[in-house]
Amino acid sequence: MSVSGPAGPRSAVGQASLRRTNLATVLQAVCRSPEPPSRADLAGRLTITRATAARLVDELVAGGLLDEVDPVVPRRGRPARLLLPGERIAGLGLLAEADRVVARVTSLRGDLLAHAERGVDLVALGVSGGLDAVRAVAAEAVAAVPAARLVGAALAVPGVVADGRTLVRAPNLDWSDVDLVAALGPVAGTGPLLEVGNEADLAAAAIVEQVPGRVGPWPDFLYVSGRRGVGGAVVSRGEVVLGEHGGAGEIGHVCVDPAGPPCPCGSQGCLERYAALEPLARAAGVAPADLPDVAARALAGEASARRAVDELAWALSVALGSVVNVVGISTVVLGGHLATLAPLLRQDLQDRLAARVLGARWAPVEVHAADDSPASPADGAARRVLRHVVADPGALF
Amino acid sequence: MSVSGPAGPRSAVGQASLRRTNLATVLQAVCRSPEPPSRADLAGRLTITRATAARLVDELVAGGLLDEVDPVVPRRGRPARLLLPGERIAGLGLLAEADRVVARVTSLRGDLLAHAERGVDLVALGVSGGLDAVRAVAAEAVAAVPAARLVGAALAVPGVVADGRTLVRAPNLDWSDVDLVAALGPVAGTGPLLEVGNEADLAAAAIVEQVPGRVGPWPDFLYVSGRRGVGGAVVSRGEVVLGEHGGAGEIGHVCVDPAGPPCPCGSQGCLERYAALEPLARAAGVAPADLPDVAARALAGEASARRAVDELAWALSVALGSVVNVVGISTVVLGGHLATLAPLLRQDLQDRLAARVLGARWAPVEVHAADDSPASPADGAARRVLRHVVADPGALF
DNA sequence: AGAATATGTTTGACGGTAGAACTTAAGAGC
DNA sequence: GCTCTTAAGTTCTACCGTCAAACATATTCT
Repeated sequence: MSVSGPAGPRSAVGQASLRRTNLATVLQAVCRSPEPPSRADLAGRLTITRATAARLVDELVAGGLLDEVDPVVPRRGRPARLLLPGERIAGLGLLAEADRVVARVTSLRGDLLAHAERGVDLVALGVSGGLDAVRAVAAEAVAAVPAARLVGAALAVPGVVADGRTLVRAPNLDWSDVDLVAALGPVAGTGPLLEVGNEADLAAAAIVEQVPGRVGPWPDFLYVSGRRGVGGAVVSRGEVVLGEHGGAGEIGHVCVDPAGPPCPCGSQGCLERYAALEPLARAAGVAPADLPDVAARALAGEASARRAVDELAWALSVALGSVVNVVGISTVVLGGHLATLAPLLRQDLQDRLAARVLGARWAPVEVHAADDSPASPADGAARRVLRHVVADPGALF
Repeated sequence: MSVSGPAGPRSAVGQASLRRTNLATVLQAVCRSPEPPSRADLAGRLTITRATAARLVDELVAGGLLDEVDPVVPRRGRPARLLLPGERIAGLGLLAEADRVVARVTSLRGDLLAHAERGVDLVALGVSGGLDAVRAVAAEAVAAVPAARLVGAALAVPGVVADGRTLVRAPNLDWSDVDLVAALGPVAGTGPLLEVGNEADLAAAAIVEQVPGRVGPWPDFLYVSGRRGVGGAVVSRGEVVLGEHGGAGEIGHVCVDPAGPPCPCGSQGCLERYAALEPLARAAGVAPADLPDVAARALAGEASARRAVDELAWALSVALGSVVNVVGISTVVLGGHLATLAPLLRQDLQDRLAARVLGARWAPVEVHAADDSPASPADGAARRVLRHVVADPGALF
């Protein structure tokens, strides 16, 4: 048995809780499985009897959390009834950014069921009007999938979120100290928000689990995403690290040079001053919108572009080297415009990190590019909703 | 129910596991309780029936994991039989440093039962001779408490430990790539080591739980300990963060200034180059052994001492500011010689961090001094052993 | 001494999983 | 086309742990 920490359960468990736990275990096993398993498969993997596996599966099927399908490839013996995560169970993920609102409905099976998007100026609209826009886009997405059973909604915002509900400060939105769960209220028939999260944290959550309940190739990584600013997240053991109050992951404000350029955050020489879109484009001598050009120009050998990429790699290596030394995670995933530049950066950054990271000799730092999209935070938010289902399907009965 | 992550149990649980879980829950509740609880107290707190609580308690008492004591203050009603963690259940904590070996036996109740120490030159002795010394000191401590039931041993070393057993590199010991669990073998009748850990990580573990199973005032903190080098640990939700391979917590090698003095680690401007004993003493113009003088001199207004403390506060603020922004933990605990200087540093460091930390406005960073001793890592190692007991007491039956 | 009060114990009921025998539905071989 | 083999799923009983409620016990308060 693994040693779990001192944060043990505050209350003991009876048989009811045992069944609930096992329902979750079975659902998780189905979600995790790359191929749809049968009841007998589950019994074998979870070391329970076929009788018990069948009992639990039947209950999940009755609740719509699992779907039964017939096998396609014939085999000897009685054919199995294969199990898939319920395709009608779905979560609503919302994203509010400065210039647009996105709503996405994702099924427990990992399929995108609906997408709605609207360009709006949330700065001009303010909190009240902005949340009206969020409600409207959410309703649009939900209306597109009347058959889905929505189990909840979560919202991604570009700012620091405390305790999973209060937006403390979103510089680009110019919103501050809003309890978004209370302010938004029930959303499109899914009840109040289950969670409010930072944009980058939720984008990272979408990378962790491409499919609900199935952790992808990187259970531990540092996510660094560049856009207007530089956001990030620390993912450890398949979990986004939120910190004491939810303010973790601000990799953009790791100090690269204490004598560096001043940052609006009040500090000096933050990574964001080197890696955000605007300083980067300026260093390369292009307009921010033309950033993809930098890659081409650098490859073509243009000096200013090459210098800009070099300095970016340097700044990233100083900041990430420090972070890797502290959190002991040796996979870095670049997102946003940093993903665009990743082909140019990767090798250089890895080499620099090898020199800066204490444990690089036996655990070399690997740099990867995320295939994230502008809608990733919304997907991550939807994934967060479905996480509740996978963690405790019994709550839906 | 709280949402646990996707790292769910690989196998479902039956009633046997249910009982085992509940045994752990009861023992944890007793350990956590500041006052010894009765069976009825436990039933109330854990929301189980008195019948079940009694059943579980009886089993733990029979196994020696709980002791019964009579209440001292009389109360109305039938007097309760109060429960304490078993005083004869004990863990052996070992510490191997460059110039000495320490062994400490700690009871489940948190009492120090035995201490043995020997000054030896582990660099000169090498791995084989050094481990002989460790075995000898361990035997000495164990012999002092014949009544104790030792449930295992753990070892703290001043270096990077991978996967809880292999010492990858200990600069001050000049040991490398040793599987210490295999190399040390069974220790003083307690069987092979349950765990090998980094010195600073284990010192932090001792701070987390002053008493086994009871998390102290800081469930989340950054530990920074200065001595020959600068070690550290990240503690999150009562757990020391080990990282992917066990190499986390190297706060000493966070970059303070990319143009700073070169560090033996191969990087430049690491925190260790500012905050370790030797550079600090040199900056203050004293011999390393006279460091406590620096505090007195700085208080007396001596310029070089004041400058040294100022620069230390600056370097710590740059490094810790970055770390706090990433891990979202707003308590810093200083150990080693940094604890000695804490009275001078505290306010200045807090003020500087307030300016550097993004979330400082709603979650101010607090700096504290640890009351750690040179033997703390050994205590932490012993605590680690007892953790296994608290996590799964059923394993001892 | 008796009432009040709270702890701890006993008893039977309930619920969930384990184990083993049984049923079902296919392919394989003749 | 029949039987044999294989494997999935189902049924039934046994076992075990917790729950609920009544009971016994040991003290203080009146």
